[in-house]
Amino acid sequence: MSFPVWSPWSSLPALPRPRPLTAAVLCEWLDGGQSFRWNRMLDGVFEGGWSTHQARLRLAPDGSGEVEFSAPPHADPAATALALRDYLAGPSADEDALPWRSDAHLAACLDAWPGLRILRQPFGETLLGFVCSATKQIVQIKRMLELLAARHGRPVSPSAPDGWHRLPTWDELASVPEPQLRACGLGFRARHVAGIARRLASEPGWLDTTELAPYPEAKARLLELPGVGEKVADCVLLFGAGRLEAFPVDTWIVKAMERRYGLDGWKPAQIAQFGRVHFGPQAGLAQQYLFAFERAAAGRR
DNA sequence: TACCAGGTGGAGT
DNA sequence: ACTCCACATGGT
Repeated sequence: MSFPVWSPWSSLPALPRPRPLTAAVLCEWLDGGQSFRWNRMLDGVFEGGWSTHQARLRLAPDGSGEVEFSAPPHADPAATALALRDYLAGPSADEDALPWRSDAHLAACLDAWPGLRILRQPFGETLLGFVCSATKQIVQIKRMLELLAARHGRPVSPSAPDGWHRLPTWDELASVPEPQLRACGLGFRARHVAGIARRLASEPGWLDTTELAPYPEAKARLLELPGVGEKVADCVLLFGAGRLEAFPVDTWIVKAMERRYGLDGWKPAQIAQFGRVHFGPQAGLAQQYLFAFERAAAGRR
């Protein structure tokens, strides 16, 4: 079954979220630094994808706060809807269990971004994205991944080679010479990507085993990879494996801890320890609220 | 021009 | 264990 054009807009059923969802929170879901493959089109429509999936998303124009999707040509809308539900629903989380009652700033973050959530992205793609993320602005990370997909990733629809390309798999990356990675704007990250690709090619199953391992073991394994430190490992486990206990500490979180919690001069490792203790088993969810709040306060890059 | 960007790894104290 | 700083690239 195939369709010549994008499918009609249709509501996404059974998606946990607040009512009504706001455009700002939808934007933060898709383009808030978790995934780097969604772009805002005209009229508040987001277009993007993950793995072999591509979709458009928007807020229902009737103001109901529903999320609507459209599937691309040659895709089955029902299958797209099912995949979108898992992707957007993410790991099961409970905002009310965060310590907002005793943390006024966290309460303000929850109020400012009602319904913010952690996506459930493919593990390997998340690893690629965050290895590329080191000392880059989000818009630049998106451009690197766009080039990698266009040049080295397979088109989702073989009959439309100029259409959407998925990101290259790690197996595919293993056969891309490092200079070609640099040509996608990766800079010094090209060496890391090439090194990881070699490692994964030499150990089939290593990535799947890592994804399924308990958090401490999974993190220790990721830290073996070149270009993967504490922050990237936690991003991969939070956004690519649903591990809500992961608490990535980037420059924004350092700023948030200085400005909102008085932790001036604290180093990332200390902040990570504080975060795990203070925010508890869903520290990663709290982290995403702090991240969104701080970036918005700085005036949206 | 200098500084910063969802950092990491290696060298030198 | 902690502190510096090179690492590529592009934007402000």
